[in-house]
Amino acid sequence: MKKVRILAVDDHEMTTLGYKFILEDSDFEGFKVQMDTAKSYEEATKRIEEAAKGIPYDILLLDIQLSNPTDGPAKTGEDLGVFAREVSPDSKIVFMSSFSDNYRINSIMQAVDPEGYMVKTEIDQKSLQAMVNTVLNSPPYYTQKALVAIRKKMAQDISLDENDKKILYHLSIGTKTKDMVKFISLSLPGIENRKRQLKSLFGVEKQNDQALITASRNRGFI
Amino acid sequence: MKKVRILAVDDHEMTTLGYKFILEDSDFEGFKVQMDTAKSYEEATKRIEEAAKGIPYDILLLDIQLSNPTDGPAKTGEDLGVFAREVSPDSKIVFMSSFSDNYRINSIMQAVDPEGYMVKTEIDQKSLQAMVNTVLNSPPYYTQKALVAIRKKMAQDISLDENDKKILYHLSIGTKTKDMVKFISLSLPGIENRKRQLKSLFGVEKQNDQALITASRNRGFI
DNA sequence: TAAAAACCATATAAATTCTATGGTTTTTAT
DNA sequence: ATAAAAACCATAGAATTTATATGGTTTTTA
Repeated sequence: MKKVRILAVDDHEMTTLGYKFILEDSDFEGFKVQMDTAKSYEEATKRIEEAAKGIPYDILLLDIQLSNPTDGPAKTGEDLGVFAREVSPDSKIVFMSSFSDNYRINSIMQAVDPEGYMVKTEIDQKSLQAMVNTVLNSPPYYTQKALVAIRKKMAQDISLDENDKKILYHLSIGTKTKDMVKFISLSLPGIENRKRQLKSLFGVEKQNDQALITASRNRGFI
Repeated sequence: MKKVRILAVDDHEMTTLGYKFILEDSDFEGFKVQMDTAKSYEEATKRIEEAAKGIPYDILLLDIQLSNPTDGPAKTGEDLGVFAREVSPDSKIVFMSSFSDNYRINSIMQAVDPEGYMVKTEIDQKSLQAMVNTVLNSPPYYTQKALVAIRKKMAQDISLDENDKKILYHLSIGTKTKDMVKFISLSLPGIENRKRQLKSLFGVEKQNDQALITASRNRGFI
């Protein structure tokens, strides 16, 4: 019988083992699943590269949060996804994430455009099996919470440029406005002015930054 | 038993009758479906308005193509959706469309933000029932072909302004460049210049309009 | 093979957005 | 409570972008 090879990457071994037991024991039409696992960015890149030289993985299941043994720049599952698209373009990529926030999903949809996105609280035996079938036959597969974020994004036409997005992001992580000049190539009044414009755009004129953050979150930007 | 009231709008009576027979005969958990039908924009608005005065419809199933008996400006299902959001904000709206093209789906997602979108070739008994349950309990519900268009849109960051979109739209329906000045508030060289920019943006420099149309379609703009 | 449309280039005008600067108000920490 | 920090606001001028007007060349179409 045909074999579908899957690599599951998660720094919690229990999680990948769960996927492995469920999917290797499942009855699919016309194939069996054989699953490898990896616990770190480094291990995962190695396996993906190795496989790509011969028969690439059919599916990659990637967690977003990954522990980083080396002390270089922290690598996330998103980076792993970008890497995998490069070296193993025929593999389907599915994110298995604890995050259902808009910022994360938007970012991953743009950087990786995965064949699937599952929010972990929504994963069970049935949805895992459905995901494998859908991803192989007619992607994409998104769980309900991912769809909600995606819908929010689609419903709204406002397009922000890179600087706007950076400002909102830094606001959301608590960066002080006067410190943003270090990260954004604009003058301080330039940043202030854009914040004013954003507030006006979101209908929270004359309010403080918290109102802007809330509005941005509601609209799916952060 | 609780009743879920649905209005199905389609100018082909057979279609709405199909929905009616399937859903009124289905066993749902905790409710029964009762379906009304309408064949035109006018009939639909009347029914929606009427119902909204008392108990609004729980779900509206809207076709996009509607025949127009009166000879005023042609009204589409999209217009009907916008109208329904206005007068019956608690009703869930689901589009049942023959169109799976990106332009249509994008446009409807922005103008109406429906709780569901089904491409007609993908509708069957099972998906109809799933749609009703999902839309009532945890929207949204999109069929696979709709998801493909949505994914395409999400994956790409290029943001075009209104004029760009109008130019692409008019190109796609065959409007001559020199005639576009009638529809777009730009000078002819302005339009030409934007077309050049779009071609460059999509990587089809020095090619003709057909290449630009193809590229736009691939990227989900038209 | 004319005529029409598309395409291109450039000078100038208009609009937008930035910076620099200096001030006022609000928030924060002691 | 109050001093310091940060946020907020306004304006003049510089820089950038994008539009128009105009006139020409190439390609498409009837």
